[in-house]
Amino acid sequence: MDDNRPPPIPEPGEGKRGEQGHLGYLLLQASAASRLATARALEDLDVTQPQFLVMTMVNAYPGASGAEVARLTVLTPQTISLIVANLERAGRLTRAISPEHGRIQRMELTDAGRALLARCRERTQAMEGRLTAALSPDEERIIRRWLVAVATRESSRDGSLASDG
Amino acid sequence: MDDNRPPPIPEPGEGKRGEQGHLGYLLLQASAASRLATARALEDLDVTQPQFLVMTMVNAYPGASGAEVARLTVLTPQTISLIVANLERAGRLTRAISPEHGRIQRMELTDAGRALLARCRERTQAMEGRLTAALSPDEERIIRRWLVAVATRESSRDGSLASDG
DNA sequence: GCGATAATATCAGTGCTCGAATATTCGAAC
DNA sequence: GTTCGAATATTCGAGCACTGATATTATCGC
Repeated sequence: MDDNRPPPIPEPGEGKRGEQGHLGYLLLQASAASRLATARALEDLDVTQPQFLVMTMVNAYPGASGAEVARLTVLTPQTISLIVANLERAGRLTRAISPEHGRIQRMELTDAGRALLARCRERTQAMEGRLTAALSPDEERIIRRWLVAVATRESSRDGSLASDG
Repeated sequence: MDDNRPPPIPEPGEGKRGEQGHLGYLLLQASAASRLATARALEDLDVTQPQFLVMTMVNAYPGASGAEVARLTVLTPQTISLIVANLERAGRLTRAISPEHGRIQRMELTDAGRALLARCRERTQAMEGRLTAALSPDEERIIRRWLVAVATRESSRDGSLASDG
C-alpha cells in the first residue's frame, strides 16, 4: 500500500502554516484568527465585527455618507447599506437626508450607539495589546508600514489588473 | 457655525487609515484589500477566494477530511462543508468514505481541479510578489514572525477569553 | 448488546459580501 | 425643459461564515 501513511497535517505555526508559508496565506490566517477573536469578544454585546467597524467609522467621521463609509472600510456600498440597516433597526445609528444633496444620507450614532461602542472598545483593547506585545518599536513600525502599503497598493488595483511587467 | 465644516475623511494611507491607526484595524484593512484583489484575480476562472484556499489545502494534504481542512483554514466544519459541496458540484474535487472510519470523507482534487488550481496560482503569484516587493530580508522575517504569532496566539484563545493571566 | 462519549458531517437560521441591475438626485449640455 | 452623465442608495441573487441543533459512526465502559 502506498497511501497507508497518514498525511502529516501541521498545527498552526508549523510547516506551511508557519514562517515558511506564503505571505498571502499568513496574512489571511492572521486576519481570520484576529477576526474570530474579535467576534468572540463582542459576542455577548450582540455586535458583529463589521458592525463594530462601521460604528467606529461613523463615530470618527460623524455625518459621513454610506458611500464614504464604504470607501473607509474597503467594503462595497451594498454591504454598508445592509449593515447600516441592521444598526438602524437596533437603534444604534440614525440616518438623515443631507440638506445639500437629497440623495445622500448622513449618518450619526445615537447615544445608545456611542455607549455601546465604548463597551466594545473595552473588549478589543485587550486584543490590541496582545498584537503589540513582544514587539520592539522598530518592529512595530516595520509592520505598520507594510500593512498600510498592502492596503493602499492592493485596493488601488481595484479593477485594473494590468499585467505588471 | 460649529458643524459647518466638512468632516475631513482621509484617503487610504492617511490619518487613522495610515500608520497611526490601530494595529487591528490596519490588519483588517490590509487583509480586506488583499482578499478583494485575490477575488478579482480569480474572477474569470469562476473560483472564489475560499474555494482557492480549500483547493490549496486539499492539494497539499490529499486525503484530508473536512474537519481537518476546517482546522487548516481556521474556518468551521459547516463552512467547509458548504464550500466542498460547491467544489464537488463543479467537478473539481471528490469525496470518498474512509475505509477506516465510515463517517469520515477523505477528499482529493480531480484532474480538472488540479489544472484549475495551477491556473489560479499563476494569477496569485503576481500578488505574492507585490506583497514582498520593497521588503528587505530582515523586514520580511519580522513580518512573517508577527503574522504567525498573531494566528497562533489568537486562534488558541478560541473560547477562553480569560483576562490575560 | 447497551449507554456514554467523542469525532465527523449536515441542516436550519442569521448575518456578511460581492456583482448586477434599478431608482433617485444633482449638475452639465443642449 | 429635456437629456446625459456622475454619484448615491437600494434590491436581488449567489456564495461565504457563524451558532445551534441533529444524525451518523466509532470507541470505551458496563
